[in-house]
Amino acid sequence: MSTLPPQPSAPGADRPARGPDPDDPRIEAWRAFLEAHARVTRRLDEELRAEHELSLAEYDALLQLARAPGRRLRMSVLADRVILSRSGVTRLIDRLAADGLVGREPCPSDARGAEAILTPAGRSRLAAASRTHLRGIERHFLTALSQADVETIGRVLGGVATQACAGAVSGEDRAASDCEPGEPRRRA
Amino acid sequence: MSTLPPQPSAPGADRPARGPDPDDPRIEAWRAFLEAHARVTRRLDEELRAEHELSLAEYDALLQLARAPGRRLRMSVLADRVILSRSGVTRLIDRLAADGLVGREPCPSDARGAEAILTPAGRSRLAAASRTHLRGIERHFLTALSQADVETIGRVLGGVATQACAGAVSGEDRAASDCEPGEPRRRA
DNA sequence: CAAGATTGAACGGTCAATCTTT
DNA sequence: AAAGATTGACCGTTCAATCTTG
Repeated sequence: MSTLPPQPSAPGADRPARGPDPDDPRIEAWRAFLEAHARVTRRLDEELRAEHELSLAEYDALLQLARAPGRRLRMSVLADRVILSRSGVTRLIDRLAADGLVGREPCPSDARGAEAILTPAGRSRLAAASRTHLRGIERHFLTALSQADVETIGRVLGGVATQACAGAVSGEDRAASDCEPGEPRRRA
Repeated sequence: MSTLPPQPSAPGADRPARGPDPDDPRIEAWRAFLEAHARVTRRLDEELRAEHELSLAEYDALLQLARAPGRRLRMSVLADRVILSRSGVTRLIDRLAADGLVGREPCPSDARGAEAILTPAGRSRLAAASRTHLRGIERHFLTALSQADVETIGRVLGGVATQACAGAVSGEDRAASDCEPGEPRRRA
């Protein structure tokens, strides 16, 4: 393959610019968001693995279980909360169960279903890991933000999540409150 | 025993970083950030794949190449920009090259290095995909945000990214400017 | 048949080892 | 020896197919 015709490289000079402009500051906000996420989660994941042999996803699953009434959750509900596919969550629970951090039980009210239950070992592992994790969020995410910034982000990105959720290909999550009366969902 | 260690989580907690409370609104901001990212990127990736057979990472790589002077970039520089490991980028470029969207050339000034070069086919694929992508960012991310929110996010998350970068385990990456005098990095 | 969960295959990424060039 | 890129082995996730139960 030969290279392109010379096409002098004045940056930004030959942009097609149909539709939204790629250099729009609004788009840059999106890119800043993306990059911040990539860098911060990478750090948090590293720290969790190094200090507690837990991935961020595993930590998150333990946390969701800890918060659920009875410390148990149906697989599909858990999948929705940690934002993973069903099979993803099956395998995640496989790993955690192999470490004794969760147990599996058939759902009493619907024999098709299964529940994941946090074990005492899981609780204490979570408690230990949460110190690392919260410290990491503080250090890598929150310190760069003023109180007002944090407030804005919390308020505004909650809306973004639901916005992106509505109209998604895979339908609504009308799960929950089948096995458990359960807490209302956080945001969605 | 309802939740983890019983914390008297008094609302209106604006106390500075200390023993972090899991129910702290500051932590909730982090969780909103995480969830928004997961949902939005999933949508964008789906749309790009469905309409242009391109993953988000592939799109990003094409975009970085298109913006670079000469539409070419050293592998390691590209890895830094798309936030992937070196081997990750090698494989990404393998895929794009198999589709004829990029080419590979040895770096003229340093025979150890390789450069990825955007082909004409890559350019037009990118141009087509960018319509989908920018539309998606608009729909799934920006619409939920006021102009002021967008500004806040852009300003503030740029800081977060560099914050998380500084002090990372793997040292500084001041690569670049060996083969190409190059454009200044966007967004440190 | 529809829905919940699991399994097998494949994908996309990382880490550690390797090869080449400086 | 150090640095850039690639390769091999492996890991975590998704998709499609399957099994089971409502």
